[in-house]
Amino acid sequence: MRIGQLAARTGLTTKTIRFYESAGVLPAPARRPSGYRDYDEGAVARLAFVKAAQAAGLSLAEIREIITVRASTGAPCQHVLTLLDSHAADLDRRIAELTALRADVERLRSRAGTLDPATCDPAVVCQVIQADVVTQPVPTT
Amino acid sequence: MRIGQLAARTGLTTKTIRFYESAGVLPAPARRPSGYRDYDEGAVARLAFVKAAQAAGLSLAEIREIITVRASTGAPCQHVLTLLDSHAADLDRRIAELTALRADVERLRSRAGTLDPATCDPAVVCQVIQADVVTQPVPTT
DNA sequence: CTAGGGCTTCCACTGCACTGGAAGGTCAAG
DNA sequence: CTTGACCTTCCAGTGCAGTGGAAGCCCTAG
Repeated sequence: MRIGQLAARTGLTTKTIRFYESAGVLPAPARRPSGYRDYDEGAVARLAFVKAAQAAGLSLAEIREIITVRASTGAPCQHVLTLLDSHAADLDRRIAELTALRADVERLRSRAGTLDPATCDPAVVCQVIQADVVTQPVPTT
Repeated sequence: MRIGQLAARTGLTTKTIRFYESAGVLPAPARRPSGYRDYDEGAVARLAFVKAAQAAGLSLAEIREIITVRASTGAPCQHVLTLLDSHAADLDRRIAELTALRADVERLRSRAGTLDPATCDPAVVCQVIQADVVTQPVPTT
C-alpha cells in the first residue's frame, strides 16, 4: 500500500511516517517504479509497536534501540525489562517532584490570602511568590 | 557591579544573565563607558524573584508577564493568583497522567514474568510491550 | 490536455531555557 | 608591552517529536 493508506490505517500523518523512517523506527519500504513507497502489513504491525512503546513512555531513540537489539541478538526481553524499570524509577522521581511542586504552589496560593496588598513592597515584583524575601536596606558595602 | 560578579552572587552564568535580559525578565542595566553592563542591587533582587518564580514552575514568559503587569498596573496579585491556580490544575493533570503511566509500565513489567520467551512471536518486536497484539495470518484482502 | 490529488525530496521551524563558540574590545598586573 | 581575565556581540546548536512549506514528479478522470 502507499503511504497515504498506511497513514489512514494507523492514524498517523504521512509526514510522521516518513519521519519515523528517518528516525530508524520503521524500515525503509520497497519502492514502486514511480518512486512511491510501497508498504506491506509488517509496516502496520511495526507502527502499532511504536505506538504501544510510546504509550509506555519510551522515546523514539529507545524504541529504535529495542528494534536494533531484536534484529541483532534476538528477543530483547532483558533490555526491555531494564528499560521499563528505569522508566518506572524515572516516573517515580518525576511524580515526587511534581507533587512537591504542587504542594509549594498550594502553599504560595494559600499564603496569598494572608498578605495585605497594602504592604506590597515596591522593591519586590510580587510578594506572593517571593514572600520569604524581606527587602532590606541595601547593605553598605 | 559587572556581570561576572552578579553571576557569582546569584549562582547563574553570565550567559544566562544576558539571556534573561533578552528574554525580558531582567531590565537592561546601565553601561560603563567601556560598554560593560553595570548592575545595582536591584538586579540581584530581580534574579532572586525570577528564581523563586521558576521554582514555582512558572515559565520565563509567565514571569515576564507578571513583571509587565507589575510595572504597568501595579500589584499583579490577581494575575499571579490566576496563574498559580492554573498551574496547580496543570500539575494535577500531569501528576495524574504520570501516575497512570507508572501503573501501565508496572503492568507491562509484571506481565513480562508470565510470558515465555519461547512463545516469542517473530512478527512482533517485543511482546512485553505489545502483548495485546496477537499476530494473525495476514487478512486476505 | 488539464486539473487534482497523491507522492517525492529538502530545508526550516516549533517550544523551552539555555549553552557553545568565534571574533574582538577593555583593563589591571607583571 | 604583553598576557590573561573579563567583557562585548552575534550566530548556531542542544533535545524531542514532529510540522509546514516549496518545488516538482506520477497518475487518473473528465
